[in-house]
Amino acid sequence: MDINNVDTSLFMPGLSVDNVIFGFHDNQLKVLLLACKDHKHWMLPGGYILKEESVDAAAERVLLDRTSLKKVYLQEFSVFGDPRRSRESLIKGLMKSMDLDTELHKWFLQRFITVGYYSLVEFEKVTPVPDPLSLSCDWFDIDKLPLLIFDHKTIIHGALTAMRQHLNYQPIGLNLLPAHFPLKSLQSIYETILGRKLDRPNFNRKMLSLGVLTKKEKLYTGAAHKAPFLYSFNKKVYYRLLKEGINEMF
Amino acid sequence: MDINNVDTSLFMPGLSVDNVIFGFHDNQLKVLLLACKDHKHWMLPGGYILKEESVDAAAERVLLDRTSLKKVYLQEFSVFGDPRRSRESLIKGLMKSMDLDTELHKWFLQRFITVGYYSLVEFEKVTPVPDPLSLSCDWFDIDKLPLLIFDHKTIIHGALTAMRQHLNYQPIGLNLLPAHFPLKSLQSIYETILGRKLDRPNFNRKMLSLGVLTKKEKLYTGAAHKAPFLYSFNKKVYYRLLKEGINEMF
DNA sequence: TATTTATTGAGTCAATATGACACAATAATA
DNA sequence: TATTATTGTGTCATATTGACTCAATAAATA
Repeated sequence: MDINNVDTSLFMPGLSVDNVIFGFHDNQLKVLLLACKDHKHWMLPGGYILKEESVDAAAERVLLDRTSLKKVYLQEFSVFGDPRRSRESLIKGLMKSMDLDTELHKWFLQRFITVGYYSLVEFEKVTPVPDPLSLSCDWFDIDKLPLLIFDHKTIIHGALTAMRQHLNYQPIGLNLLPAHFPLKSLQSIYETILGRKLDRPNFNRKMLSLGVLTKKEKLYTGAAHKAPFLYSFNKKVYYRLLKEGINEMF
Repeated sequence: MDINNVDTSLFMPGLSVDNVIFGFHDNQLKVLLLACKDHKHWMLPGGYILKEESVDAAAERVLLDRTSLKKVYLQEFSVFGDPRRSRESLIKGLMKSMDLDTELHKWFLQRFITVGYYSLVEFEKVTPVPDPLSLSCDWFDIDKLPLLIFDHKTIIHGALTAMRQHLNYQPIGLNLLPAHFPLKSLQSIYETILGRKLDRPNFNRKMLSLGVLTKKEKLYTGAAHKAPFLYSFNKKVYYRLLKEGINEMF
């Protein structure tokens, strides 16, 4: 699909959504990024808001277009509204590489205020799809990010900070992990988001005490050590905890 | 100031900020609202974003204009992006009462996506100032809200929910309480936000254990019972807790 | 002036949770 | 068969929580 066929008059001007899509693979938290056509920068999957579309729906559409996934955890976390955020000098080379007609050129030179979302998806279920603005779509380790356009590094950092806070009163892992998983995988997710190591026995005790995990008969196999039990989330309890919160101060 | 003198071309189209300004008085959490010119509805203090102004700065400006206060706690908490949120039927009577010229009429008929902020201010320090769209500006008890326009009731509810979550990892009370206050006032704030009663001795123990309160020599006086000690916040500790979080899960 | 009332400051105590460990069990590999 | 890495389970001292008690006291009232 050619960018120049996009009719920008369908969108709300000056507004966009950007989606920090997290996946988990090889015991690592990963982010889905798009390669810009200048072969230098990467960017977050994002898009514009149709004139009769809700902002949340636009974010869902972006997620669907890049991952073909629906009904995963999608959470708005912050607005990025600095007037200079999308008008850094680097945009010039970028714009040249996109080969835009006059109208689209003007569209991209606007000031954009963007609404940041993060979503948690099951890595294995995703076949990344690039958008018309990009060359490719790939996963990156959260601590090995490439060069990013605009304030997209800040947005990713903001998503992590938001998750770190949400961890204190919400369960995490559903949608990010496969249906059955060893507890160590869940611990790795917590450790990545919190940015520090946790004590395994204490982590397990705490998680199991929430009553959100169901122990499975099957055993994971393949490595040179004792095989761990697999667990799955009890969705009913999971959604109750999401709604009611855990670890309340009072 | 006449509304019709406002030059709407100075603003980002389709975007606004709304600010849920909380105050605390008579042991009650209160919200600052503006009376619409139709003499029927009330609304949140809000405004538009200047073309070269950050969204945060617009929210600060709204707060400054209505309360003459700067540097208080101001937190973005959610975006309200439903395409029909500002175009309910009730707007017609409202628009008539505003006596707008053609250009402004069009401006108000736009779809608006609004960024919700909440702020915590010291009730006694505020002299509410109405804006050009409103007749007056007044405080309302959080549980005795008047009829509100659009989705403003949802926005207030969202601010409360956000605060309820923030309570679990952030201190609260600075900017909302006077410099010296009895512990019971702080407890009332927590109880209002959480929507339930707390045990006094346990609340005091928990609060004092955070090390954020300094006991003062002075005693509060006036009521027919033992006089309580007054406390003040240790700002250094307060800001550290705001940044680092309290009550972490791990 | 003595008594009553409301509310505070301080504390108890059992139950529960947390942080920091120890150690045997076991799946593949050497 | 021994080695290695990692798991399941458990211990234990300490800290925190929830549900209480009760004497102290400022003003109102009798």
